[in-house]
Amino acid sequence: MKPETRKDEIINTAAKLFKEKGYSAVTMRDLATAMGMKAASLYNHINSKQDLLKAIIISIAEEFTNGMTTIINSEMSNISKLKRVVTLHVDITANNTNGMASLNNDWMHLEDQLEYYLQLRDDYENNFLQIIKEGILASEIKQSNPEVIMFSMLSTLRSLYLWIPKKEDLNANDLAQSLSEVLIDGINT
Amino acid sequence: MKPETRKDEIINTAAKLFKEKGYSAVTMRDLATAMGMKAASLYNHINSKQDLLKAIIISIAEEFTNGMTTIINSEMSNISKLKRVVTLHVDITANNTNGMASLNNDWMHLEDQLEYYLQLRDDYENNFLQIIKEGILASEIKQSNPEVIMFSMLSTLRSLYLWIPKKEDLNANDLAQSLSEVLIDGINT
DNA sequence: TAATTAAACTAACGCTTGTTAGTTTGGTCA
DNA sequence: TGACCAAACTAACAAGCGTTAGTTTAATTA
Repeated sequence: MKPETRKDEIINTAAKLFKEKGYSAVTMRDLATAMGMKAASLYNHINSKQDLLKAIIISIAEEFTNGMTTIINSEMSNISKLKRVVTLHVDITANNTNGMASLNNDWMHLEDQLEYYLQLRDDYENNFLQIIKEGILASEIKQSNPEVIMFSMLSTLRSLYLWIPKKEDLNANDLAQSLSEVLIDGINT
Repeated sequence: MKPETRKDEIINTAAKLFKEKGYSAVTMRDLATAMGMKAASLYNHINSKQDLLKAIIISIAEEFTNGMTTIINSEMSNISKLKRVVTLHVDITANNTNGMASLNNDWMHLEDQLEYYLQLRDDYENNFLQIIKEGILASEIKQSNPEVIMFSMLSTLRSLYLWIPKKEDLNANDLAQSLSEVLIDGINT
């Protein structure tokens, strides 16, 4: 654990405020107040408001991409891969709930990085769908509309950021386990 | 079908813009441009930007409340009630996807009506949870964490506004049917 | 002690925001 | 024709926005 720099503190505080009110509704003066300083002082550490959003969203998006790549390239059943996807979401979300809120709700306010973000998201969803389709072909998964299955799973996983902070008693492993039961074993053959 | 008033047109256009960029990022000048007029002219028809948000969100929230009340008071199995809840979401969302986006993402920008909205949402979730708990007691539903089940279902249903516009080929009945299979029959005994 | 540096500050900028006031336009009806 | 009215307009406002420039403070290092 390397110590948190002042810049990191600002990014994390920004993520918390973005979660509460959304990127556009948070002003640099709001952020400064939350940090106990004046707005102008923020610029000793950061370049712009837009850079904060980029720092929050892109790093998480790349975590998902890397995790998915590992899963896709692994040798296991498609059901096991889906369980790994559930764990991936639970783990990333549990350790950055505020950032996940920005990723879900404020990605459209990315400017320079918008195209890159959309590319990552698109690839991710295609990989996800591929696992489901192969699972159906291999008779591991019920013969049902693959896009409906992905939509349902992904909706739930993307909403985790809202739920995990309210249920601190559940640890990440237990939660991933419960979710897998509801989401995956439910669609199992 | 009563004819759409100019005010209704403005509200619907606002909902569309709010869906794309969020309430805070949409300016009255954006809205005016989309309507083909000047910002000041909007105020011949509406009172304030805030009133637009209220008009969009509260009416939908009350639709959900009314629908849930009917379901709760009906005489049917708990599984059937859950299927009715799925249909309720599909129907309301299918016929106002833009408004659903605001309800999901911009409710926190309600001012005077925030408390009322939160009350409706809280009651709705309590009723939802109650159906699941009674379904478990009656052995209609797997013995699993009721809150995880609700969270999973509700996450999916709340994300419908994103998905329905992309799948116009599916009609509401087919979609509700597919979703019920994935969401409910999956957790059936 | 003197020099350096990270991190705060004050003051201000040009621009955008939601909104108000008063005016003009063009169609409807007595 | 003349009165009326819905619905647009122009012009402007005070407040708030992100950001820059230059300065002060207090602790660390040479």
